[in-house]
Amino acid sequence: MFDAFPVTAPKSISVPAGVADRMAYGPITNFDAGAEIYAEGERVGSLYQVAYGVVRVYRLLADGRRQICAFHAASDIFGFETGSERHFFADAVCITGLRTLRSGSEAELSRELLKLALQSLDRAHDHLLTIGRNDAMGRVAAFLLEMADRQDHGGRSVSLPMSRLDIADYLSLTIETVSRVITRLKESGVIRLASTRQIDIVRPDALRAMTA
Amino acid sequence: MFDAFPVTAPKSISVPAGVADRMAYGPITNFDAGAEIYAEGERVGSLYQVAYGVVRVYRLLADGRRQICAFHAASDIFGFETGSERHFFADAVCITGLRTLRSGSEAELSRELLKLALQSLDRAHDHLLTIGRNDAMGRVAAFLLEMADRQDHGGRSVSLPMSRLDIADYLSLTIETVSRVITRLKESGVIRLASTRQIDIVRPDALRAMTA
DNA sequence: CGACTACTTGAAAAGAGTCAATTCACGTGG
DNA sequence: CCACGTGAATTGACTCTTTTCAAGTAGTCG
Repeated sequence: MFDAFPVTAPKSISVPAGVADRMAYGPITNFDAGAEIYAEGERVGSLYQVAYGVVRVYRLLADGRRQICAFHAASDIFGFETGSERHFFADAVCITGLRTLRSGSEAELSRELLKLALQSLDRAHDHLLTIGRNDAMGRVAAFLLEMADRQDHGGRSVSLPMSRLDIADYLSLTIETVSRVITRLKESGVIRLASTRQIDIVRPDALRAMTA
Repeated sequence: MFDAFPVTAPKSISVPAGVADRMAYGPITNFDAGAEIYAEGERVGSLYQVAYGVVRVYRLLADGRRQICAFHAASDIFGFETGSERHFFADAVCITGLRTLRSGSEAELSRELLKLALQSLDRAHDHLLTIGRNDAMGRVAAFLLEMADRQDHGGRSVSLPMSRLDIADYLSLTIETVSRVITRLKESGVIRLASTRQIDIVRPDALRAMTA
């Protein structure tokens, strides 16, 4: 399976210091691959923390196209919203477990939530740069590096729980382009494919050189 | 000049309820067009509120390319950072006045800062969608609508304090493409150019139909 | 009036998208 | 255990949009 992004709850969940401690959170809720976590228009309830698995957060356009804003893996906290209604969809990429974070006493948590919100903001800006200033090759390279970075096998081996379509929708590309880029990276010896969803990064530096 | 984005301090500055009230802020500092407000790598000091004028916040790439993340106009608050160092550049698009917000007592402000940070996050996600899911025409259309929305002359007349290059760097396009799209919009009667920087939106609905 | 910069326009090239056809991987049932 | 069916991924040929490179025009400020 996908051992890089844990699919079973680890003994201890690494948590941004101080946050989850002060939150009363319940047991882990399990989601099958593709299961909806929340949908646009729903009333905002709480925040979530990924225990295991991967979540995609996205918007859907009128014509059915999809823009994935973020992938969240174990220990990530997501679900921030400005208003009282959800502006995004979230669902499980693979089998996934979530903890619901209900803030016991909202006020004293804002400081830490602020920190988390700013982290999300940071990631959003990085993503903007990835899409705005990279060609197809650069975007896929950035994506692989991001994934490798978030699952530290010494940074060499990357497992992709998400489909090529998910990747394409995250990078604002088409499946075909993602596939062709991966083939080119493979043929140039920069990466190696153990299987379609399991990639070895042979020359990380080469990937880095392709990104803006 | 640019009467839509006020270039002189208005009598009363509209502020997200409760925030600026509780912040001790000093007098207005003035910046010439192009003047640097802060640079990447600088130590994070405080937040800023635009009194008049327009600010661009951007990143610079190794090869000199630029990605503008946001434009900020009167009453906008900007300058959020995750760490203690600036990750962006900010400078004045035109002659601009800023108030520095120094938080008197950090803790009790987090709640309101959180709200502001989440607004920034929202905008970043919108921007991501604009760039990720629109062609050149759609991006420019979205840009004009955004600008019109933020300076309400009944939504018909838009003044652009920023250059075509600024617009291009904001939308991840080239100057030439921005120019060509504007020409096409003009020729199809969707907009009218009072001058290069002053645009009348003749058919807002047509613009809306072009965006994702 | 002249010089500088901003903006516009044109032609050619490059990159990604689209449409269509295989190939591959995997789970199911014979 | 193997054949088959299904959905995912890859590959190919072609089109279209945007970039690139190169002039040219318009505004503006001294």
